[in-house]
Amino acid sequence: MVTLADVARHAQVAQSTVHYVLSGKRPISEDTRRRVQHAIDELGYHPHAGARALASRRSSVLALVHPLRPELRLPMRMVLSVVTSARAHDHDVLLLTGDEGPQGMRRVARSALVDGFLLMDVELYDERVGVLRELGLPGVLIGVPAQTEGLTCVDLDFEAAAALCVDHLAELGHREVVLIGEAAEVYRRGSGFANRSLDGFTRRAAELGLAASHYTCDGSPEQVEAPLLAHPAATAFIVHNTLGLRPVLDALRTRGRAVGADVSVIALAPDEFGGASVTTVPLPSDEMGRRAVELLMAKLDGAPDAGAILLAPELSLRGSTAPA
Amino acid sequence: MVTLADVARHAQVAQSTVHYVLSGKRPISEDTRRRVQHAIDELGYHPHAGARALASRRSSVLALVHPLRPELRLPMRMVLSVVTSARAHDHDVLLLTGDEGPQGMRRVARSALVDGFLLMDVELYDERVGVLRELGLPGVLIGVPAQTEGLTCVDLDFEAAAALCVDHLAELGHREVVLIGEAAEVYRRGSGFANRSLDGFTRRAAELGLAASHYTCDGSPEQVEAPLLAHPAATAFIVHNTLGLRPVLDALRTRGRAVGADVSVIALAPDEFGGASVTTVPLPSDEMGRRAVELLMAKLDGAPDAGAILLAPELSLRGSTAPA
DNA sequence: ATGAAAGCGCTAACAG
DNA sequence: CTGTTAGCGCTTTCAT
Repeated sequence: MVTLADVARHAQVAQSTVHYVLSGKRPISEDTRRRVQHAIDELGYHPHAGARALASRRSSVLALVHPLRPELRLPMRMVLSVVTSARAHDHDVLLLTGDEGPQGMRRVARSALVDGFLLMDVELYDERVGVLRELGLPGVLIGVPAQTEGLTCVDLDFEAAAALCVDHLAELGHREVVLIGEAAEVYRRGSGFANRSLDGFTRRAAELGLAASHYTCDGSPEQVEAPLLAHPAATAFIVHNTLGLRPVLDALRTRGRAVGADVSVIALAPDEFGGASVTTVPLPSDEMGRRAVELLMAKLDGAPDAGAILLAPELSLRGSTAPA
Repeated sequence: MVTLADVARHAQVAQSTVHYVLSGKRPISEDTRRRVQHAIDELGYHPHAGARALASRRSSVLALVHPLRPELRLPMRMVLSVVTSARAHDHDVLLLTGDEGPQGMRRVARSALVDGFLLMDVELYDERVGVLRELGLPGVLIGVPAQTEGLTCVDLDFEAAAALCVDHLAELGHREVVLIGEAAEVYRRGSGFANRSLDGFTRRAAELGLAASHYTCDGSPEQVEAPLLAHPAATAFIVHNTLGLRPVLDALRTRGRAVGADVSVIALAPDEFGGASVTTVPLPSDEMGRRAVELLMAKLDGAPDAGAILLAPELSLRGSTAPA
C-alpha cells in the first residue's frame, strides 16, 4: 500500500505537508504543491480510510437506513440519488436494513463506522427516531414523523400535492372527485404521507365545493372495483396507490370508459409508475435524496436542525386527464 | 467513546486480554472471560471500525457495485438479501453506483474501505471485471460474463430456465411456443442472461419438435402486439421481459383470450412481478444474493475461484398455464 | 493463560 | 510557508 510517508519521501517534503496539500487547510507554495501532486499521481496514492477515520474522528460514511419493518420495498430511485449526492460531497453510503433493528444503528454509530444517518420512509411513529436521538449523531429523515422538534426532515408536501390534484380536476370542470388511496392498514399504521394527502384532498374539495369520497385500496380486485361501482357516474379519480394504479386503469377500460376522454385519472406516485401516459403529481425521489444528503452534510458541519422541509408538488401533465 | 483501554481498566486486565476474549484467538480462563464480558456489557463497548481496519488490514465492509451504465434499476430484493447475508457474516455493505465509474472501485479498494466486491447485474463484456482483476481484491459476480476463468460468478441457469418453460408447456400439450423476450438492444449489448435463455428456448423446442419463434419486445404497444398478430393461433407464450409481462397479459385479454384457459403464459421474471396469478420460473434473488455473499466470504478466507455457479431453475406453478 | 509494547497510516497541535 | 511529533484505538508479536 502507498502511504503518506511514501509520498512525502518521493516529494522530499514532510508528511504533514502532503497532508495539507490534500486537505487544503494550510497555504502551500505553488512549487511544493506541484511536487507533491506529482508524487501522488505517480504513486497512485489513496489515503487509508481507516487511518483517516481513526485520526480525524470522521469516517466520511453515511448510513442509509431502510425501514425496520420487514417490508420489501426499496425506493431505488432515491437510493441512487442519495449515493450520487453523497459522493458529490466526498462521502460514501453504507446500507442498513431493518433486519438488525435498532441494534444496527447503535452498532455502526458506536463503532464510528458512520458519521450520520439518513432514515428512509419514516412513519409518524418511527422507532428509529428515538434511536437517533439516543445516539446523538446527526441524522436526516426522509418522511415526516409526528414530532419534528429537534429533527430535520424532508418530504413531499403531500397535503399540497393532493390539493393540487383536486385543483387540476376542478379546473377541468369535474364536480365530483374520488380518491383511491393506500390500503387501510397504511392509514392505521400512521403513515404520515397517506394521512396528510387525505387531509389535503378533503380540505381542498370542501373549499371548492366538490363532492368528495375516499376509498382505501389494497390492490385486490374487490377494492379496485368498489369505488367504481359506488360512483358509476364519477368522472374524476385520484389514485394514491402505487400498485393499485394499473388495476384501476384496467378496470376503467374494461368498463368501457376511455381514460383521458370520458374519465380523468391523476396519480400521486413515483414517476416511474404510470408510465408515459398518466398525469401525475410525482414523488420527487431524486430531489428528496439530494436534499436529504445536503441537509445531512450541513448538520455534519454544525448547522442547526431544519425542522420539516416540505417540497412543493408539481403537476406532470400527460394524457389521462381531460375536461369533464 | 469507550475504548479497549477503558474495558481493560474496568476488568483489571491487559488490553490484549480484552482483545483476545473478543477475537477468540487465544485460550482465556473462564474467570477472566466473565469479568471482561461483564465490563464490555457494562460500558457498552463497540470496537472502533477505523482502528480495527488500520491494525488488522481488514475493514469488514463489502462493496456492492451497481452496473456502470446509468440505467435506473436496482434489484431491491437482491440488495436486501446481500445486506442481510453480509451481516450474518459480520460484514457491512457499501453501495457503489455507476456514476463514479471504475474510479469508484479503485478508490474504495486502494483506500482499504472495502475488503471485496460484489458486482451486480454483470453483462457478457463488463468493464468492472477488468477493474476487479487489476485491483486484485476478491470479488464475486452476479451474472456471468463471457470469460469466467479466474472468476467466481453466481447466476440463475437461464438456459435451463427457458428449457424448463418449454418443457412445462410441451407437457401440457402445446405444440407451438412463442418467446417474447427483452428489447433488441439488450441482446445486442451482450446481456448474458437474455442470450442464454434464448439458446435454451431454441434448443429445447427443437429437441421436442415444437414450433418456436422469438420476438424482442421493448414494451411498446407495437412490439407487444407483434407476436400476437403473427401467431393468432398460438396457445403458449413465454415472456422473458419484466416490464412487458403486464402489457402482454392485457393485450391477450383485450383480444378476448382467457389466460390460463385457452392461452398459456409463463414468465421468466423476478417473483414480485406477475403477482400471484402468473406461472413463473422465478429469478431467485434472495438465494443469488446469499450465495454471492457466501462465496465472497470464502474468497476472503482464501478459497480459490469457484467459476460460474448456475442455480437450478424451479417452476412456480400458478394459474396462467393450462392444457392446450 | 496473561501482559507489555510496537506499530498500522493519518490528523492536528506545536514549533519555527 | 514547512517540519516535528504525539496520539487516534486496535492487532499482534514477543515475553513471561
